[in-house]
Amino acid sequence: MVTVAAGVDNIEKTTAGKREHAALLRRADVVEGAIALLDAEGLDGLTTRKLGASLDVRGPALYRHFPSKEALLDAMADRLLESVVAPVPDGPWDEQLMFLARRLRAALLAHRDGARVVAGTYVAGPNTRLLEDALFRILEAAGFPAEQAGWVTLTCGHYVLGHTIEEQAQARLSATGAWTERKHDLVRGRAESEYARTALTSAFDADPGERFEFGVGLLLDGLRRRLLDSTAPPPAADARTADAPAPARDGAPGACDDGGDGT
Amino acid sequence: MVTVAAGVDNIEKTTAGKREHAALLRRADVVEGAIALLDAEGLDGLTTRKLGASLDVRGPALYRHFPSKEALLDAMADRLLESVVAPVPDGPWDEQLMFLARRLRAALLAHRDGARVVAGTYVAGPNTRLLEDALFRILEAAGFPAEQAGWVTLTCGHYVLGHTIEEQAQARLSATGAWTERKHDLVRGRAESEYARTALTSAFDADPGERFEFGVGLLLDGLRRRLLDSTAPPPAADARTADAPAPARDGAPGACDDGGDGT
DNA sequence: ACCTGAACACCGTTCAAGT
DNA sequence: ACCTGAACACCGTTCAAGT
Repeated sequence: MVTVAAGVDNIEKTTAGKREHAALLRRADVVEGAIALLDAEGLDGLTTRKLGASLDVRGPALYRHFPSKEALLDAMADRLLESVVAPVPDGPWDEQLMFLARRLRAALLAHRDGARVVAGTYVAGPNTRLLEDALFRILEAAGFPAEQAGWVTLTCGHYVLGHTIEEQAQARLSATGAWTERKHDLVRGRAESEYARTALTSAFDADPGERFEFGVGLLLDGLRRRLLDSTAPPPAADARTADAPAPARDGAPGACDDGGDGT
Repeated sequence: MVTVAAGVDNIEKTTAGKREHAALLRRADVVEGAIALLDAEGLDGLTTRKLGASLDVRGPALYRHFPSKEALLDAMADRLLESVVAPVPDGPWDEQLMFLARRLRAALLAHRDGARVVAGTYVAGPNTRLLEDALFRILEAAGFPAEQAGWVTLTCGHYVLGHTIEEQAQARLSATGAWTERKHDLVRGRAESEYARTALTSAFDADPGERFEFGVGLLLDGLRRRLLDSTAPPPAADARTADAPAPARDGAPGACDDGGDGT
């Protein structure tokens, strides 16, 4: 048999659901393929060998575009935020913040394990930057001092991330069928407290989206209060009640002289 | 200062990091050794082979006590919460919540990658349960309806988790020396906006502990408002202003009939 | 009853060699 | 210039066999 004929045969047979062979693999294709593989296999199933195969290439070829798998994950993280940076409709600042929070959650939920992919990486990609810019514009227009804006965006971002990580963890357990059992474990043996049982079932049976609205709503309440306090006329004498346990140092937070770097 | 529940340290062992050979490896020893190895190597360096070696045993021996590495990680997650369940001092409910939030953060930060270990697992261990009980007691005494208590604890928990995950991610980058470079990337090219530059540097140079207080403070503001609204006398006629974009359905959240699942 | 040795089916990454 | 083949140093997990 002739070797040329055999080679052609092999190429034709192996192109089922894969890329047209050898179109000079580009960086963006790798990221796109990685996200597709993420949806198919999950973060734990995302390997360089499988990703290579899905792009009709061998694993080591990926190292032409990324120095390590971690660098690829960073690029994926920024790519996942792409849909968040579309223009935000006009409106009150708190509605705009809620709007962006919803969009961020939706973007993280749009792909399997999306929250975990974004979580570790201190992303510095273009979409991350655009999202920050949008948030800062909203906060500046609202009247927040610049010294507080970064604190606000980090707080909101951390909440959204924590919520979606747990939401997708529950989704992962549900897919395995282990969720109903785990939920049963969490509520079992709570006979001593009607309050605890009601609290747990009410939380676990609720729509995650509604719980998310509740959580962001709490943060927005706090932000509205901060804004009112700072724009209010100077309080007369002793208006400073000992009502709150001093969550922050009264005014806008400033840079501290020491970068604490605990173990 | 946080009263750390010490005294759980094994008295007999702790030679040069390894156990005295062959003392019939117990389940608790495995968890303890795993956490020690976590501190030494990080979550990615925590392997069954290394853990076995640190316990003077071969890797497969661990499967006598845990059906999988994931089950071991679940046990570790609950173990990490051990120091959180000590009694909470008397005081106003919001100070007690802040106290528990601080203790949870401290517990997660106490071991390398602690937040990531706890994040994925929907823990159902004894310490998790005790922590929930403590939170429910505080919320019940404060006057929160049982239907809302689970929502509140989840919201606070998600924020603490998101914050500490990012805090430890930054610590990981700092250890590699990549943090200063990454921080530079994040602030670079922001010449067009003084506001953005101030916001970013003010956030990244700040003490993470102070940013944490700020974030929990926002949540507590929202909770105080919810509590005042629900215990206030019925509003006269049209007191319901269109001030907020309806973050939650007015009263206590209940199970909803539809699970919205936008793309 | 408790643990080991050896094996299975994988990983991320490197690098000389091919085309 | 771009990719492969083969290899290195690992993984989690299984299971017959040892003691």
